[in-house]
Amino acid sequence: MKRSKPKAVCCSPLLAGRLTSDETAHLAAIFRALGEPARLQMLSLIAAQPEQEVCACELVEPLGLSQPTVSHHLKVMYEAGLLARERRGTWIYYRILPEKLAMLREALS
Amino acid sequence: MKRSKPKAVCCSPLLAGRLTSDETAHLAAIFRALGEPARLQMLSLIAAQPEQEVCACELVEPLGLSQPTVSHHLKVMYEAGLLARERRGTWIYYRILPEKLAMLREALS
DNA sequence: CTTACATATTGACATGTATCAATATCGTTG
DNA sequence: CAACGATATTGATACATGTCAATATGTAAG
Repeated sequence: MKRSKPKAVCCSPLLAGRLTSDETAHLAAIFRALGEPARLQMLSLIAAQPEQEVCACELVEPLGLSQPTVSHHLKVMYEAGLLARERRGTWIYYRILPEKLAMLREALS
Repeated sequence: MKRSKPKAVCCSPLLAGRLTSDETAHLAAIFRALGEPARLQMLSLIAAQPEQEVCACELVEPLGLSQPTVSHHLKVMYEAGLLARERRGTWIYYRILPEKLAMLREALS
């Protein structure tokens, strides 16, 4: 039972020629995760923290969204590879993965 | 009758602190335009042309989509400011606006 | 084990959108 | 003006998704 592929797709620069179907699917999924104002708010809010991370509970009030909705958005970004999560006791902390943003900048060149 | 605003929103780096509501709405609209495999295919296809542009008709066959669907995707990217359009006779040529991509790279920093 | 709190999941609903066939619009050419 | 080809718009349909209330799960503390 082999894994389908080591998931090395992604990131040829968009302007450097035609992308494969895998590349466009992968890139589009990430851009779609960024295509929501609430999620961009979350990212900028995380980046604004001195520790560069927030626990999920700290996002509910400033965003004015319900806890399930916040949880949903965090999941979307986590699955897109934009966020890392770490459990510390009862709380779960999220932080931005700067490598992923760098990868996107690369793809947009 | 004043215009609502000169549309100077956008582009503070995402990681530099909290974004305004206008900024996230504007940025999200652009990312949403990129969040579709077919549209990324179009961009890479345009970039692959020696002239850095295509007429709309040239996209239908390689993408395997209907003409109305291609027209729809082009409109989405045009309205997001990613593409420029120029009519030459019967044909309409689209090209990528590299400034917009540069702006996005900036926003992702 | 039970209570309390943080987070995730489920279900329901409304809205958005990708797609195509059919049709309309627009330029060019006769 | 009429005919033709390229592009855009409309209408219909299927599917995706943002949102919340209700509920489940998970962890720490008594």
